[in-house]
Amino acid sequence: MENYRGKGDLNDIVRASGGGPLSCVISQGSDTVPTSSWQQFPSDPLNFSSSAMEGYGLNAFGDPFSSISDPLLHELDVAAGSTYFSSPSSADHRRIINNSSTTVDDATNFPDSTTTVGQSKLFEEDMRSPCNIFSRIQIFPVSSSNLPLSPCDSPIMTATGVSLRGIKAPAVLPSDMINAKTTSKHRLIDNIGPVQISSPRNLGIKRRFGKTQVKKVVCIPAPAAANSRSSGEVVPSDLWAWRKYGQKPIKGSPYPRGYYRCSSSKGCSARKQVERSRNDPNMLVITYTSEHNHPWPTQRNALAGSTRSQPSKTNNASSAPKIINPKDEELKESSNDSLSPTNVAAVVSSTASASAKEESEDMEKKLEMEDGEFAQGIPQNYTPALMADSQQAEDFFAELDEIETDPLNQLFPHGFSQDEQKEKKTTDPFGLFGCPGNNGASF
DNA sequence: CGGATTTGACCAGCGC
DNA sequence: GCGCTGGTCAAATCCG
Repeated sequence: MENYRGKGDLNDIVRASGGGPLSCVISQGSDTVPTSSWQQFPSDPLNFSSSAMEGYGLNAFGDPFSSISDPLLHELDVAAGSTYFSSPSSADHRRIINNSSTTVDDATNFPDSTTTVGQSKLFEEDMRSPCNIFSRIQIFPVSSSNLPLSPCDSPIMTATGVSLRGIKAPAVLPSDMINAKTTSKHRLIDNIGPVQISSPRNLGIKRRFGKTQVKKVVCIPAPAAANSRSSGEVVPSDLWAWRKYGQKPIKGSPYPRGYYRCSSSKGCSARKQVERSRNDPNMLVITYTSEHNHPWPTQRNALAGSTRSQPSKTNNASSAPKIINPKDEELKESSNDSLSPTNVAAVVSSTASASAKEESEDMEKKLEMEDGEFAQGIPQNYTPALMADSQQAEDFFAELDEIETDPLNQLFPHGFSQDEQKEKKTTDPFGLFGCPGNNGASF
């Protein structure tokens, strides 16, 4: 128990406050899903607030932000200004990306001393796509064999990622960097810094479930201990109610792994594992397996089994959307157990289904499309879930009806009613999630 | 009192 | 076959 410091809570959602950096890696995939993309983004590890998780959509894994525009881009654009996102030349950015994607043997691509520069450039490139929340996330296939190597342990994260306390520009790396099959990925990792080689033992999940599991790994900064029951462990919260059903010490890691099961609905097979990154104890690695078989709860308080780790104080200061100034981060540490809307670091959408090989293929196609779109700086199929314009929202959901497999269908299985839309608006008083110009399809 | 957490035991897959 | 390890179960305990 004493070394159990890896309790956390967060679906595929990874958010960062507008004021701070947050390293986030979201992995998705299976042994049969070699394609995906990953990105990184800044966030505020100190301002994770559960309240922020409320009222937003979820993807198949429970990601309420999977299709929501990134408030941070907007927010950071204003708050951070040129401090972190200025500078770069697109050429440099592309060079970095290209180098990274084509060959990562050259560790100099991500030398620690130049990492920040690269990040800034990368992020700046990413900023061209307004409200591109996905610009801050990393998505890559996670096979049973590589899962153990938590994204947080990855030097990529460390090198291009974000420091926990300081703001670093996020890095946006091309999908093929990850797509480059495991070999490429590992090469990348191997050449960037100390790497923990995953143990073959970690095929556990695969064997446990009898077949390839589509999993998603989310790496988030561990909020300061504030809302755990007795250990003072951090439990980032999200829309779903999770019930801890086990904890195991993990070999090779000083931190135990917590096992959580969705308690939002009986029979829901959604599970997640939460553990601390071995390399960076400040980071939580959350692995999601299986998916929710029920609509995401619109009101966490309505959940029958909200985790105890969700203090009611969530609705206090953190519930009110508020732009967090990076300088205020430290002051927020005492209440970082909840996620305020503006603290959202990133959103990751992914249709993960344990039985969906077809989905995997479909997703692969999507990702390929997105790669191209991101390359243009404008994700055409990226659609903010929360639209300021109701008409846009209607159109948007009209489209959703046509996309059965779209994660958003699970995010908003009932669509947005007027009230719901209204509610969304109220949760986004600053219009951070409104994304004019981005009316494309969902992610 | 209901629900969540803790924690030791049990089970199953994999490597040797 | 055995041991190791990860994942899950379930009783005890805690908390609001």
